[in-house]
Amino acid sequence: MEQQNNIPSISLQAFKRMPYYLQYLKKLHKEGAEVVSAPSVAAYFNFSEIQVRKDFSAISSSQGKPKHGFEVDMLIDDIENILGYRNSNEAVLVGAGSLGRALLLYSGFEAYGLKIMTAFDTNEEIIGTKIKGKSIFSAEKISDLCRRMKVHIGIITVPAEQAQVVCDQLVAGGVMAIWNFAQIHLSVPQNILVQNENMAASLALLSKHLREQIHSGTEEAL
Amino acid sequence: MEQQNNIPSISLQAFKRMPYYLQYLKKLHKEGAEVVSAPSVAAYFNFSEIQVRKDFSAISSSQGKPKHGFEVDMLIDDIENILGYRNSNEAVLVGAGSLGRALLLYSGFEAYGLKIMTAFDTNEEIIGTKIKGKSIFSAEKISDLCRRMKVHIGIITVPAEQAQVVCDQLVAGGVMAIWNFAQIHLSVPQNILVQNENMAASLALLSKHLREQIHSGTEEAL
DNA sequence: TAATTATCAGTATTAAAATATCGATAACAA
DNA sequence: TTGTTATCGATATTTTAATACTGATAATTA
Repeated sequence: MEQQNNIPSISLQAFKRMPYYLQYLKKLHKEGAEVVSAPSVAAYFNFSEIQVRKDFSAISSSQGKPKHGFEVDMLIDDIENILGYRNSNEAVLVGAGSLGRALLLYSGFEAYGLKIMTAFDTNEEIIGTKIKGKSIFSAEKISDLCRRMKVHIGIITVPAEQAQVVCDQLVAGGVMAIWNFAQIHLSVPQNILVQNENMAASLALLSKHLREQIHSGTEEAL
Repeated sequence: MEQQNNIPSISLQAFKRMPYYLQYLKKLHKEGAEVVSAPSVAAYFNFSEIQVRKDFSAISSSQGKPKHGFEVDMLIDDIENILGYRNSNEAVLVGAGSLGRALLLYSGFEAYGLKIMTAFDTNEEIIGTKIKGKSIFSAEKISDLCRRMKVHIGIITVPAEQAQVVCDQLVAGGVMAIWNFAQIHLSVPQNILVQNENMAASLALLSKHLREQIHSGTEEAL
């Protein structure tokens, strides 16, 4: 797969760090800072200075200046570009249960360019109702409505057992990228992206840390 | 840092794959399967056969058998052990806004050993009310209550500007692991773990994929 | 019982990411 | 004006994760 002309080559890991840089750079910008150096950013995030410089040079259209650093507003511009916060993406959500409901109510996504248009569910009781102004339709209509609305992002918040069926319907409806909150692997055609929000892994990491802390506190060796 | 005796050495990436394996293995178990081979698991997940075998051998107490594979129930056991689903972890949540509310309502975490005990907020209107049986206290009481309840996990779902303050209060209350949904870097003492739920990065990856799809469709080269 | 085969385990290689090294340069101070 | 310094960019090294290779082994078949 070739390099897209407007999307510079950048490692996946670096890409994931970008939202954090952006948040900090915006804060600096608000405080009136015009330039920022890699070492100072690194200190803030507990990253290595080299990593930050590499990350910046990977996305920056301009160069940094010795002894000064990088221009804050240029960086903000470049990162927003990379992250695609400029172009708003429309999405549908399937599964208006507790988690889905939560995401519908959450207003934070629009800042990142995501607009949830409508939701789907199988529960007769909530079909036809609205959450935050978004209508809830019967899950049967997924493919049809996605196609008509030309929506290309689907958010899956149904229980694991139903996730694959829902996924297939979304794909049939022309969805090209899926944000999957269900704890199950989804099979999709080649060119469809499944982005798994692996909350179980996060929880397990928290739990692992606690165990390690407790063990290192009580027992000493062995 | 030395190796904990009860936690085998395993790469971070492999650890994160474990919840997915677990879900699939449980499904197989329910269907009556007693053994499973690395190649078949790999086919299901579109992973490489070697990766799966490596992952299994990293966590498995028993060995696989040539021509047969691994024992399903042994694997389930080992993975649940690794992930810490056995020992239930108690947590508090700070920020009962839209996202926090959602997480409080979401019942899925208990399956992973996480039990949200109470929540905190600064909004006078909701302090004293309950969500899903969980009382909402004033944020002023975070440190005090965490200490008294001996809770070691804190979930942060407040706006970015307030996250660091909340984090400090949690740490002061004896919290040792933080699940951070705010889009901001948190500074903590050395032995405290911050697990960032980086939803902005997920969204950005979806958006990037869409752009690439669209570009590869319309333009051809350059 | 011997040959075949699917799978395993262990070691080696490759790829990706993070980190280190080093010379260059713009700003600042003497 | 000249030296010092903080930072930069480019290249090299190390570390970590993923993949490939090879010989061994338990089950199956001839």
